[in-house]
Order: sequence, then structure tokens, then C-alpha cells
Amino acid sequence: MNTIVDRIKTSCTVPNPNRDYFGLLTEEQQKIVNDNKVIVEYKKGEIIAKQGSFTTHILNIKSGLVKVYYEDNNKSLILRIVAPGSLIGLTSLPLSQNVFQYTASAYVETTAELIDINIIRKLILDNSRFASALIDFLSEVSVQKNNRFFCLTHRQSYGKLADILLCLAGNVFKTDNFDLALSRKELAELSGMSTESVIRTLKHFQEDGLITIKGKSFEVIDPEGLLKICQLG
Amino acid sequence: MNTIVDRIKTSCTVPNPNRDYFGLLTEEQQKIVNDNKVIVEYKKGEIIAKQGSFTTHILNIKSGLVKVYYEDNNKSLILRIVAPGSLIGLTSLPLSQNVFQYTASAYVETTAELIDINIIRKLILDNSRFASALIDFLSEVSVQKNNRFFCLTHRQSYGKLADILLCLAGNVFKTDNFDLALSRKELAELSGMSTESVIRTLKHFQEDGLITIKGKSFEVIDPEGLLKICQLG
DNA sequence: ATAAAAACATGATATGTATCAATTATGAAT
DNA sequence: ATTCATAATTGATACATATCATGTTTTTAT
Repeated sequence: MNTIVDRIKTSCTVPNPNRDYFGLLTEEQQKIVNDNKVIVEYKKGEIIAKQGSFTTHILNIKSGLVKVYYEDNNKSLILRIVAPGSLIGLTSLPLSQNVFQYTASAYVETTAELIDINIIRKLILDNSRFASALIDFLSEVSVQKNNRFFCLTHRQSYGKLADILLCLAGNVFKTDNFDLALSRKELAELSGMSTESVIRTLKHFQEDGLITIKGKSFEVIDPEGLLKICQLG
Repeated sequence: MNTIVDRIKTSCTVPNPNRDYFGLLTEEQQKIVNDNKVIVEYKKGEIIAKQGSFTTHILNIKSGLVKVYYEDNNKSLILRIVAPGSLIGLTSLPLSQNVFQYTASAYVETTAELIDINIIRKLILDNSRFASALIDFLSEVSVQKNNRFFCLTHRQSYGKLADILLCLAGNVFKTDNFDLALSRKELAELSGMSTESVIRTLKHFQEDGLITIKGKSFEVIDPEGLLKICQLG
């Protein structure tokens, strides 16, 4: 599949087609996981994991949409957007950093499996295919994050927002026409801009016939135009 | 050890005390590695790995100092500084992204072991302690990189540069008095600023009695002062 | 249904920092 | 030692974007 989003270095961090990490386990190992997991539903805005608190569980996101962000001095930086099929908390696997290194909260109603991190640690040692899959996962997240930060540090507002819009249409909703659960403020956080600048830039895009907005309803009219803006910076 | 650098979220990405990843292998496995590695010396400025080229080898840095950076549209972003004891190329372990995701070049004369990546892939499957150690490594690099990007996106020039200076003194050279191999331009890249701004800011720090500079020779006079600047932003 | 709060929008202003241009210093090469 | 190239420095200017102030609309709660 070769979408328009594949043609830019996007700040989008929604993962590629899900992998079934736990499908690599033996039946017996799967049973251990199933016996040691709980399913939790989070309402919109709820904290799923809090930076600095002990990581007792890895989260496997089953439905919804989650933001993972780093907090310091009342400022925050969104590290990645997590969609179903992705895991949260793996950076706490090293015993030397056994607390959450970031906060995760639900953008929308979200369901997650919580699996004891010590079970995961044991499975890594017992099942090398599983371990290898986690290495792949960490590597892929790392590369996506590099893209994101390149965009954030080297593009200016028009490019950043165009990028986000293409990402939302192409990766998250997979249609040019979507209702966005995020507020303008959240869009601003995501693109590293001020809320006002987001609003102004969206207006500009609309005037140039690139998109149409009605409240929370977005439509991408000219994806190629947005792409061009991304590439220019 | 509790240095001043431990008290801030630093953009510094020099790794913690080395781990001997290959020491976790069996003697037999170590022999395989030794039979399939070469040692290469790189001169200052030489490219060690080029973004986009096939990753045939993982690099184990033995001496020197390396910058790992992401390139796009003639712009570049330094992802991390690599000191001896660290590995380069692990993000190419997934077969889905088997090319270098970044470029690495030597800041100073550098020595590296090159180990066939397929050997590494096999060892991950054969030795789960080794796999687990690589997971830890990837997690730690990930967290350090988050810190770096938080600094780059949420601090302004004075804070960024103060941070870099503390990092150089505290983590890289481990003394308040050091000769810096990096040019002002490289310092600018590292802090995500323009060269001119770096120079002006360094001058300002000097006028305020925080540091002394004579050409390439730096001395940190008032680390607490620099720390305060970091924390303010 | 009404009040209160939050989100959205718009204009004016401030500011940090890049960019440009020009000058001086440093180091390498012949 | 002289030339050339590269790095460092300084000042003037431009500009993107944050911040502030204020008003409007939408959503939420009672």
C-alpha cells in the first residue's frame, strides 16, 4: 500500500499494521498471559499510566486512541500517538528504569489489556521469537519517533500542521473525511504550536482550498497541496 | 554518583556506564562473533554509516566519539552522541527496515567493531539473555532521546546551550575544564541553534561569569548558574 | 432552560532567533 | 613566510510565531 503519507517523513507515530506479539507465544505461555492479564476501559481524558509511577504492567491497546507524553516543569511533549495493536510501557523493562518514563492518557474511550511486566520479562527470556518481536517493535517506534522530532524541529507551522492533517487522514482515520476528537488545543500540542497559530493556519488552509472544516468535521480536499507544503518545510 | 547533570532532564545522550553485551554470550557464541567481526578505524569527519544504505553490520564503538544524525532535505537533526560502549545500527534489526535509519560520522578519530547483522539476528534467537540486554539498551536509548527532544523543543537558546555545556563537562569529559573538538557550527547543530546564536550565547555566558572560553578551551566556572538557566528554560 | 465553563476565533503586539552581510582570526598548504 | 581557506565573530535586519486581550460560539452541568 503506497499512500501519500508514505512519501514524506511524517511526524505521525501511529504504528504500521498490527503485529500479534502474543501470537508468537506457545499455547502454554499464552495461558500464563491470559491468567495474568486484566482488561480495563478508560474514559476520554483518563490517565492510563503516570510518569514516575512504578510500572507493574505493560499495556496492550485494544481499542481507542492514546497520547503518550513527557512531562517536565508543567510543560509537556507528545512522544507518540498510540492506536490499537501497540504496546505501552516497554521502556520500563530494564530494571534500572522501572518506572513509567512518560504519561499516557486516553484521547477517546479506550480499552487496554494490562499484563504483569514480570511475566513479560520472563517470557522474553523463555521465548526468543517473542523477544525478537519486541526488539522489532522498539526499533520501529524509535524510527517513527525520529521522524516526528525531525518534523517538530525542522519544519515551521504550515509544514507541521499539513503533516498532522495528512497523518490523521492517511493513518488514523484512513479517509479524507473525518470527525476529529481532538480539540484545537490538543492539535496544537501535537504539532508543537500555540492554539491560536493552529486556528489561524487551519483557516489559511481552508481559504486556499486545501481543506474544509465544519467544527470537528474535517475534509482533506487537496492532499497533494498539503504534501507540497510539508516538503517545503 | 550524583552529579549536577543528574538533576536536570538533559539533552545529553552519552550512554551510562558501558554494558558488555557480548559478555552475555556463551564462549562458542563469542567465537562466532569474533570470527565474523572486523575492527575499523575512522578519521575525524568520516562517515561510519550512511542513512539509506543497507545495514550489513552492527557497529560497536570502542573508542572515539560519534554523532548519529537524521538527514532530510539538506537539513539534519542530531539524534544522539555515541561514546564507547554503545551500539549503532540496532534499528535495522527488523527486516522491514533493513537500511540505516540515520547517518553516523566520527567527531574525532574513532574505532569500531563491525559485526554481521545476521549473526546478531541469530544470536537474539539463540540467547535470550543477550536479546533481553538489547531490549534494555533500546529502551534506555529511547528514554535518553526523549529527554533530548524535550530539551530541544521546550527550551530556548540559553537553556539549550547551558544544558549542552553541563553535559559536556559532566558526562563526556567529566571535568570542568576541557578542550572541545567540536566547532561552533557543530555545537549549533547539537543544540538546534544557528552558529551565530551559539557564539552570542557563549559570549553572554562568559560575560556573566558562568564560563571561560579561550578558543577551543572551555571552563565551567558556575555550574549551578548554568543549571538554573536550564531549569528556567 | 439557564448558567457556567470550555473551546474557538481574531486582531494587536512583543520577542526570540534566524538570516544576511561584512570583518577578523586561525590554521593548513605551498 | 605568504597565500588561501575555513572558522569565528559582530552588527543590522527580518520574520515567524508566541503572547496578550477580547469577543464569540459551543458544550457541559445543574
